[in-house]
Amino acid sequence: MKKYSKQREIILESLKSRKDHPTAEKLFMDLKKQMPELGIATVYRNLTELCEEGLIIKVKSRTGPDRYDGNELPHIHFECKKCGDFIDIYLTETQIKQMYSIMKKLSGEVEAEYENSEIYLTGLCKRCKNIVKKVV
Amino acid sequence: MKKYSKQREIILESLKSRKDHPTAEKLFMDLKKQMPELGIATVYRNLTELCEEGLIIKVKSRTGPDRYDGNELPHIHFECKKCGDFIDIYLTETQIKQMYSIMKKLSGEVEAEYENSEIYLTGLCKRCKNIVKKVV
DNA sequence: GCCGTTTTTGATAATGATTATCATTATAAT
DNA sequence: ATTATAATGATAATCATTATCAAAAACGGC
Repeated sequence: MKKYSKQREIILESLKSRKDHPTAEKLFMDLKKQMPELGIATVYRNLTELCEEGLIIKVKSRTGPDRYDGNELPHIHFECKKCGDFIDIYLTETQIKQMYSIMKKLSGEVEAEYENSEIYLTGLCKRCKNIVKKVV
Repeated sequence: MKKYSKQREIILESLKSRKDHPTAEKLFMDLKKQMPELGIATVYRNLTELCEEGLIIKVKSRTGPDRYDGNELPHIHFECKKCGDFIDIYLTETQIKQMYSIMKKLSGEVEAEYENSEIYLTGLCKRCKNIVKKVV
């Protein structure tokens, strides 16, 4: 039977309250301040479990280690090719409907059971775009 | 100055001709048959370069090492949660237009310079779905 | 509260994928 | 052919993540 642990609670709470997309390492460093005895293995272990339970999602990065996201609102991710930052982009109702209908149709065609979709955008974020301008 | 190499040519050709999404390791194993002196570092090195040049794309997997794709037609990827297989899904003209317009709009809102989008679907592929049925 | 059972933890070893190093080989320009 | 530069392949190094396992924490019954 599943048992309570303070560590799991803190990990989930922290992830749900922050608006960035930390790596396991970053989350570990931050949480260690309020719980010095915390171990990195515990962080990885719980993040994996929380993903399996669908309470958080893992976001694969193109430029570094995996990131984790506790934001339950429907959104897609923009990853900056330069600084590696992730930005949440929220969809309107219309956009969600359009996407959903396309996905649904596609999954039917492929004869597979579609469960989840993730959309990634890549490019340069506002900050990095401006830096490029200055340098050039 | 960039110099020709037989290795790079073979890697690119091979990737363009096959319809799967091999890992660097798989590609290396296969190519070693026709070029026994090939080294794994050369494969990784060239795959990275070819990605930077935009001739192939890297596909991040949820269940294993990165995969590479030389298919230049616009398509999205379906990853099976069970067997880890990737399936290409082709979009119709209408679907591409819809997607593109949404992406464009979103990138404007986020004040970032949108360059690329990738859409991942996850779920169970036909084969794995049937296995589940049999077992249950 | 205490006891026995099961789960979780944290330290650390092990693994797996990818990247860095560097002497050797291949390519291209003169 | 000579020389300069880039690419290769073997392997060491790195980095993220997972596995191992003894100790600690949580639960259930008494």
